[in-house]
Amino acid sequence: MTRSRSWRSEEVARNDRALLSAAREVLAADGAHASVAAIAARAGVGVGSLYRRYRTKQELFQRLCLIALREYLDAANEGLAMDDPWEGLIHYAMASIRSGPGSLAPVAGTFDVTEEMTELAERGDRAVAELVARAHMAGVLRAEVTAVDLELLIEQLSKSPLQEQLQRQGRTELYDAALNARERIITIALDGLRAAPAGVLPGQAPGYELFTMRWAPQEGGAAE
Amino acid sequence: MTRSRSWRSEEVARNDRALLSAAREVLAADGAHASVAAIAARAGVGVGSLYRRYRTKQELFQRLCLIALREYLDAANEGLAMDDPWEGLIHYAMASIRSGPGSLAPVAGTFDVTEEMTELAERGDRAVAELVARAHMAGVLRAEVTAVDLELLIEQLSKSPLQEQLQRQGRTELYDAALNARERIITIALDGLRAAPAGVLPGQAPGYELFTMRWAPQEGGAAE
DNA sequence: TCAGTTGCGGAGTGATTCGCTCCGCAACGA
DNA sequence: TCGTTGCGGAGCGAATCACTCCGCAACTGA
Repeated sequence: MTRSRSWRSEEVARNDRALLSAAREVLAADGAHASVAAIAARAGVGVGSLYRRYRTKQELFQRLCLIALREYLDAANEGLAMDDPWEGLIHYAMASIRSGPGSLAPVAGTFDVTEEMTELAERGDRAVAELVARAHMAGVLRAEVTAVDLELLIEQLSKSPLQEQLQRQGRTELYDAALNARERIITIALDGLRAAPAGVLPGQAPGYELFTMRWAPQEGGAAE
Repeated sequence: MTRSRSWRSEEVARNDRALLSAAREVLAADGAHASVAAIAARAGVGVGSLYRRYRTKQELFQRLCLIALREYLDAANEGLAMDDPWEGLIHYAMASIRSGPGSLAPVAGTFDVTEEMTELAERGDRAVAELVARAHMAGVLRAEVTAVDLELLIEQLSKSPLQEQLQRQGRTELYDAALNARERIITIALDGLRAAPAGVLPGQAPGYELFTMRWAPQEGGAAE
């Protein structure tokens, strides 16, 4: 394909970046059934190049997960660094929705979780808990909302069914409109977190196991 | 399997209902890659029984889509029948999230759309537009929110990534907790629709083509 | 009691798609 | 010009797909 200019390490690094971002896109679009061929094609490289850098599909996903966890932690810390509790919370939520582990959910349980990953996740969870506590203290966050509510809401907003389908059908001309529409929806949904005279939330606060459960290695097999 | 009691038409009808609800569940869980074997297994019948009732996989999905569209229209009309504009809107949204065409999005474009389906969709869209207009008139709905915003938000909330994964991993013991957590998230997100002193929505209102686009038959094939 | 009928479950089938390997080749340095 | 390096993608065995077909159980009429 594009073979020109200088070479060696430069193109290697570029291919690696292209592979990672392509993997994230394809994973978001095709879910658990994302194929290595699709990832390589979207990155504009051959499958051979993919397998030279990652020995297996799982290894690529593992690396992807690590990166997402780092971004997740960074987003939370950036939010904590902001003065306004509400702005900080929303900053974290927005960043997490865009790059978060939400799109990785389909492959959760298909590879081993390294110690580094669990540690990053725990540090992130602590930061988010602090973010939530601070917002509660300031009275800007709806009183009943817990950190798990927030995380699950973020996960719910992470996927973009509209954009996925647009991409699958190749309707690139509507992509900008879809992006805009998504921003609006996210804004609406996150505004529901504000402290307001609205009604109460149904049921009781969910436990953390709903969030940690999925990363346990899967042995049982099919459902039913 | 369960073969007892009286018989004939009774069991036939029961199997049909089981098939339809199983198809919806599997479609929601596995997306576009839902297999007939999985649907039949979840319904507790053999694949033979499935193919005796529906000549092809597409025919089953078509029927499923028709039913969802009917429920969609019914939900909108029920909402219009309620006196309180806000209550009516939320009633529609809740019902549509639960049974709506959102979970059918993955298979959109894979089968022909009958006239009956387009007519039902149009009548539903008109009813929703009226629902939105009424809520705006009463001043209970955030001013900038359009019918498309509402529909897209509903679609976003239709999927339940958490429950999907729970089901895939066979963790039935957490199912109730996940259901409860989902109710909370939906309540939060829908509360963002309320007229409130919150900020403005980003960008401009999305056009209807974002919603109708997907049902066009797909000829191009893969993306990129 | 016993053919005849009906709808059932699921093994079997060819086609397709998967993750992954391997090889010929193009772009460099010397 | 030759050796080296990393590339793209054809090809492979395994797995999975939508769909067919058949032996059998549950029921009916005589």
